[in-house]
Amino acid sequence: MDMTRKLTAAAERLFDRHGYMATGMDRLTDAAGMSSRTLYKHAGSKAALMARVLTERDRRFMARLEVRTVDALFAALEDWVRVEGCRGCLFLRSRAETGGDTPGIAEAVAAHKEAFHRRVGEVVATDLGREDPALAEQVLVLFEGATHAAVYRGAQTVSAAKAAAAILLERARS
Amino acid sequence: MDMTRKLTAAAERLFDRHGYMATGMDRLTDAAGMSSRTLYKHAGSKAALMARVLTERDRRFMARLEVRTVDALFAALEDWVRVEGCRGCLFLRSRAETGGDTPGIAEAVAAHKEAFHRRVGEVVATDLGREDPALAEQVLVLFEGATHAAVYRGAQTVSAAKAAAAILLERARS
DNA sequence: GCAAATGTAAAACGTTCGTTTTACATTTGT
DNA sequence: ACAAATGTAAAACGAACGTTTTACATTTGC
Repeated sequence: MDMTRKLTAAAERLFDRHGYMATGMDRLTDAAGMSSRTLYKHAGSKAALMARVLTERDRRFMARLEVRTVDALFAALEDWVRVEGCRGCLFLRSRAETGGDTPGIAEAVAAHKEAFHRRVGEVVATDLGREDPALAEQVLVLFEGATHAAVYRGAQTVSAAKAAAAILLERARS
Repeated sequence: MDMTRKLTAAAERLFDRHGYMATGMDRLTDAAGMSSRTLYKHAGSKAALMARVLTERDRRFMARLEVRTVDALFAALEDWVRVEGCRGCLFLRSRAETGGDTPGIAEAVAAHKEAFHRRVGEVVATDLGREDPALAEQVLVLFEGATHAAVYRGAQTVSAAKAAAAILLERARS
């Protein structure tokens, strides 16, 4: 059973595929297979549900980025888009849809992006043997770019980003 | 006066800042300074208004990308974010918000992204002196990445992308 | 100078929204 | 075994949605 997990999973799927605003509560109750009363007991509100979806997604996404090389970073993204598809970044999309002024959501997005930025910096430092914030920023841009370009160009953008990152890294090494 | 232009401009501003779904028609009539009857005479429907906003934005955006070097491409993006701010790509956001199944909108997005892809290929070819689809894809990824990373990292992502693109181009030349 | 066109203001349309409530069935811990 | 907890089904809530309509004022072209 575990209604909470079932609800969160169903909500993530619907929010990701159709958008936060466009997804009504009745569609959520249907997909989660529960009454609206149970949904509200577990979720509190639609915004709180979205915030919990984002927190859960952050956990799942960041777990995949526990790597030691920039190459593995993009390999992890290749896996991710193979499993989850190419619909852009749910965090940025949530923030944009809510104008950035829905407390729980804006904070979940900020926390995720900060953690993501820190992780990229760590991976670049580990791979290169020293800190290089400028290179890390470039790798972050490539990662974000691959994620969003993949929406209309397909998963090939991830390999393009991976190859570009390899060149930048090689140059930073010599 | 020119109600149509005033409406389109007001709509672009509101859709961009608060999202398509979250922007109600009364907020649009207020911002455009016209009655709902006049709005519907000029726009037809909310979705048609969004489609027209996107078509108009495509015109304005692509006009800025009439350049001959990759460096100028990113300089144009720097100008754009300075004028328009960093809220991600309105085209991708519109598509995501509507699940990709609102006819006029999905087509405007597809047309824009196809034109954008073609333009990047042309600029790379002009700058390099020959076609290089793989490099063009990387430049496109950097452009898209700078646009979206700027939402939380600020406009500095555009200079990071510009520097990265210069390295990739230099390498492709030798 | 008078129709046609174009505008406003505001009410009303039916629908759908997120959320709460009522009434009742089933499980569960002690 | 019995009370508390947890679930369902479904109606109801007021508010807001996108859109249309009614009634009237102003401009505009011939």
